[in-house]
Amino acid sequence: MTTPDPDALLAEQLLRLTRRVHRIQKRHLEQRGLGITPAQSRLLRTLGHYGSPPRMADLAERLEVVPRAVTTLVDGLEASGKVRRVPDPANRRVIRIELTDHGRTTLGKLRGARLSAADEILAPLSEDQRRMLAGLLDTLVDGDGERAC
Amino acid sequence: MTTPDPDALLAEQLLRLTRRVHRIQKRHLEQRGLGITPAQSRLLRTLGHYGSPPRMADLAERLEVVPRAVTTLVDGLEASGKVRRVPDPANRRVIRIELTDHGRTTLGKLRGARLSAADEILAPLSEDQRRMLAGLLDTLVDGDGERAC
DNA sequence: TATTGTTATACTCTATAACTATA
DNA sequence: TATAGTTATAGAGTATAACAATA
Repeated sequence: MTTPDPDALLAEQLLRLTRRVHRIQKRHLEQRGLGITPAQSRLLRTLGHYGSPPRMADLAERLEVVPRAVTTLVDGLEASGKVRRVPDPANRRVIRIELTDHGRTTLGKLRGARLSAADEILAPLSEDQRRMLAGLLDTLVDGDGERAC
Repeated sequence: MTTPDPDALLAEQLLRLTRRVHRIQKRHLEQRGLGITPAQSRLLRTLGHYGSPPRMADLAERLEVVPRAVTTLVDGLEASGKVRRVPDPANRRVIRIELTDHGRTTLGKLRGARLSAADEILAPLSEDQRRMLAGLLDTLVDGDGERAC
């Protein structure tokens, strides 16, 4: 009666891990006092991967959320001066999102938070195990719709 | 500049996978039309693990949420007749949560949703890889505060 | 007519704080 | 005074739908 199926159990563990990752990430972000939420942090990181400022629609697709969700995130990041909305001269419907200097600085500090969070999450695993896990996650995540950066 | 650190990258992939798991789980629950949210589903499953009806406080601890969060979940499940609040005769402050017959039936159907969701998530992995992943997740999840059922 | 982003709205999940009723 | 659960409230995250401006 208690999840005898290995795959269901595996999914169960994945969900438990999921909650743990969220909790730890949130705590580490709060501890750094960067004034940034996990979703905003994700958008900022995504922004760092682009060579030139992406459109709202690009971000929505990359983040796998509806465009409306990006609006809220960019609102928050713009209010705290970490990104800038820039109109696209070539197409006046389009808005491009740029990292500000402050945003770039924050991104750097974020990296520290991310590393310490990763460290806490992965603490029980050896180097070899981490490598193995990375390989499996690669297969899992890239097997679906998301593209690499 | 693009997450050169393997651990940070690993945590990143974990987060991406996390969102995917959530999305897939939500979709499968909706497709089954069980009228149940992911968090309610989790509470129901947790309930299935107990030999005798737990208190609200027990559930809160097991689910790693504050007691207030359990109230809302039980409200929803009770409104749709899947669980029952039963006063504890030994301590009138305590409320024990029981699965109803309908709740038990739902739990059974939930299993199907969980299996198909697990299948979709794990599709890119071979049997061996799934076993390996299960072992790594075991280490990760049990390495922390959460107890096994 | 299709695309881009927005305003308006709503729902899930979870948290803190203050309260009630026990013990 | 401490415990168990609740009401009240808030905020993060994300969704759908209707709309404005532009193409």
